[in-house]
Amino acid sequence: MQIKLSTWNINSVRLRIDLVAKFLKSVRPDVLCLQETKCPDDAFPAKRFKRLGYEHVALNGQKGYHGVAVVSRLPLDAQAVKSYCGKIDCRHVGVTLGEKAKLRDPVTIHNYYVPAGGDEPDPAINPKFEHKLAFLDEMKACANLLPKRDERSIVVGDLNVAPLEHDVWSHKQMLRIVSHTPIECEKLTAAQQAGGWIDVARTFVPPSEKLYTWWSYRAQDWFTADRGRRLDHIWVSQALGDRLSSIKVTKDARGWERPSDHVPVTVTLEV
DNA sequence: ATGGTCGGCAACCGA
Repeated sequence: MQIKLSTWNINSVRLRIDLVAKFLKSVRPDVLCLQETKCPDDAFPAKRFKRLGYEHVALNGQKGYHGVAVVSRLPLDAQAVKSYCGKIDCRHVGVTLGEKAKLRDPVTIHNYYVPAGGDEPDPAINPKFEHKLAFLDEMKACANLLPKRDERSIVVGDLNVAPLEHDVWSHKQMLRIVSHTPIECEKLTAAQQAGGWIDVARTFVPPSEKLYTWWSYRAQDWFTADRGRRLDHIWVSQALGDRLSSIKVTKDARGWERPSDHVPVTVTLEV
């Protein structure tokens, strides 16, 4: 059985629900993981998703800031949320596809929204950057991100770090810019390596090639300047490493009317 | 080198 899984930082799910619908109608993922929903759970547009065929939802939202959600065409066997750094911020929700989705062996999906970290890349003077580093350290030690042998799991989300040289438009000019500083890249890579995670996009697009999922709102012409970053990631555990079919970055979505600054990333895999 | 734009929600905070 093949499943398609997408991740997208939507930057307000209520404002951009029509763009989400447009994406779902064209790509038809089985599961969509959203970040920055900026929406309390009781205000989540679940009815609209249901009409689009996504009847099953797992929510961890809050008013105004952050917030993550999973919407699925397949029924969910389980869902759970975890908080990080002792904060109430809604930055994780996990779901399991199993018997109800007619999977012989279950697959767990963790959807993350890592703190952006503010502007100043010094934890001593910028509490937001300190929070980001602590969050990455906590991810590395978290059982969610330490799959056991043969365990089938997937991590997706806006991880707010572009870890490789060609994950940014200019490695040299980005070294002191939050999202590409060495300490963040090391911490994200450490979390990835601790769990033996496979960076799906980089198995299809070689590390020597530029690949972005985010373009700033502040650029006068995002497309021509093309000063992007790869902030949105899909990792799979070793047990799923030989089951990957394709990856797709829906770059078009950055040019849609009133876009998010992030675009969807989709993996297709055999489960 | 600097400032540039969004969204939530009603003055700024977070990105």
